Amino acid sequence: MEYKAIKGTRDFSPLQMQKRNYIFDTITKVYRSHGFLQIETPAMESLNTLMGKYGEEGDKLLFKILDSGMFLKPEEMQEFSSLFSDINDNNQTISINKATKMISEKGLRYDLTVPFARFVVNHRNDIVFPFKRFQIQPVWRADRPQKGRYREFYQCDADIIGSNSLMNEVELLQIINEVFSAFGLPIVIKLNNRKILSAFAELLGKADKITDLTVAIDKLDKIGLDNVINELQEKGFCKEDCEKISPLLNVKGSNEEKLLLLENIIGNIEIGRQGLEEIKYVLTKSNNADINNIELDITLARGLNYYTGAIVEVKALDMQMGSITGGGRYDNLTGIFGMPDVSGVGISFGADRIYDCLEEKGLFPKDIEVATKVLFINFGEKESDFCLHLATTLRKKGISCEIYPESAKLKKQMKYANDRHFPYCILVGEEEIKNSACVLKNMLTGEQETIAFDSLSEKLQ
RNA sequence: GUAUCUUUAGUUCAGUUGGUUAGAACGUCGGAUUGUGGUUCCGAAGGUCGUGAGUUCGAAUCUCACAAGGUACCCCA
Repeated sequence: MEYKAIKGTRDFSPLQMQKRNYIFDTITKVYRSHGFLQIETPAMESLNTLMGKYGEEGDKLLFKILDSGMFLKPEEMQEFSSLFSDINDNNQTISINKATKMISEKGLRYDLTVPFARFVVNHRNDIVFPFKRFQIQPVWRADRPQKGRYREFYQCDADIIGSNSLMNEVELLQIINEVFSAFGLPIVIKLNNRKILSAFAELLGKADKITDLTVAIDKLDKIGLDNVINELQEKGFCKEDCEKISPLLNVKGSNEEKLLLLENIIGNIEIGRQGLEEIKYVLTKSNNADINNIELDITLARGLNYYTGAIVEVKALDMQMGSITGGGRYDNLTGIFGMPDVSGVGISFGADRIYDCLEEKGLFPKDIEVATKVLFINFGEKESDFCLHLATTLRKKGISCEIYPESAKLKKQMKYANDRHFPYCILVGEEEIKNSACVLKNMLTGEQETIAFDSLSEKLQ
């Protein structure tokens, strides 16, 4: 095959689309029921908007778009090529960045949150705050694909911006549970707070190294405590530091027990105290709202460094799958676009990973492959003309139907009905027209009965 | 950027120390059955063995290079 979808991207068949739409529709329905309003933003954004928001690694993973219809002037051309000769020297990254800037000013969006922040800043005068928006669109990352990881995938975001209230966190947790219970997928919600992680850094007197600290801690369940400590030491944390925090990382038990321990260690650091209060509030309110699958996980860090408060991740139980939903609070994301002091909190469902989970567990609804309810068998011109009217009547009643376009052999038409998973076939031949009736065949049971035209739509409701 | 595996029919795969005409299952198409599909039976079509070079009398099989795809790191959600 010479022509195929490029690495990390996929075509979606009709059946796959029905399954995907089931996911999107379920999430959309829950979002709407909580008063979120839908927006969309363009697939591409200015590199100014995208660069520097996701850390150094994120910049590398941005898909950049080559400028079209633009030509470099001769002197620029010279500079451009000289940048490539520099690439062999030490300042590689700088040269590549410069060269990129000369020929590319746009990129594909990397997530939905940063474009949303730009959206909020651009439309601040038209937006009613607190603004609850949802957005379901693809994002692109130039990552090496592997299991549960694609170069083009959909995120389903919901954010509340312009409100500091922790009620928003609770609402998002509710949404998570509503969505996954609709899917029938058992999950655990992992909750943490960036302020607690900041307190760790402060406890060690190394507030500036918070990123190194969180990146290392995040790996705990993957590489184990010893390796985390090794990594920390490589990043410049000393042995005493590690000894101070290792009991924190090792903590097991109920949320209450963890909180108690945290209280003792970081309770007298201002930012730690704040973090603990926030977590307690969210846990208590969630409990009142019958959310009881939250696990306080102080090793949860999350890579994106714009988070400042609550951070949350969802894992499917008993599955080898990365997190299927993530989110958190960011106090100043719009600040980078010139609109400071607006706090937001949001979550994002990873539709493609959820798809993989539902597929693996066989949780898609049984009738998902039913696209159209009725097929009219075509017996010839006179008969199909007649079916045209019947079909219009059924569609007006909200019953989807189609007429087989040719008067092919019955076997062929029935096979089509079967392959396309029509639940019903209607046969209208000469005899039936004469009697103002038709044969309705149930394709699941194989049973068929003769029904008057008048009572057809009622029967199919 | 690092490591590792894979590539044979539309799909999933088999293919012996290198030996004649490269096989199976499923799918597709036709027939058994011209007003009845999903079961069954019969038949057919479908392959530059990823690409290129090398070794050999002879390569799907051995060697090398390249390409594409997967998986695990790094990283990320």
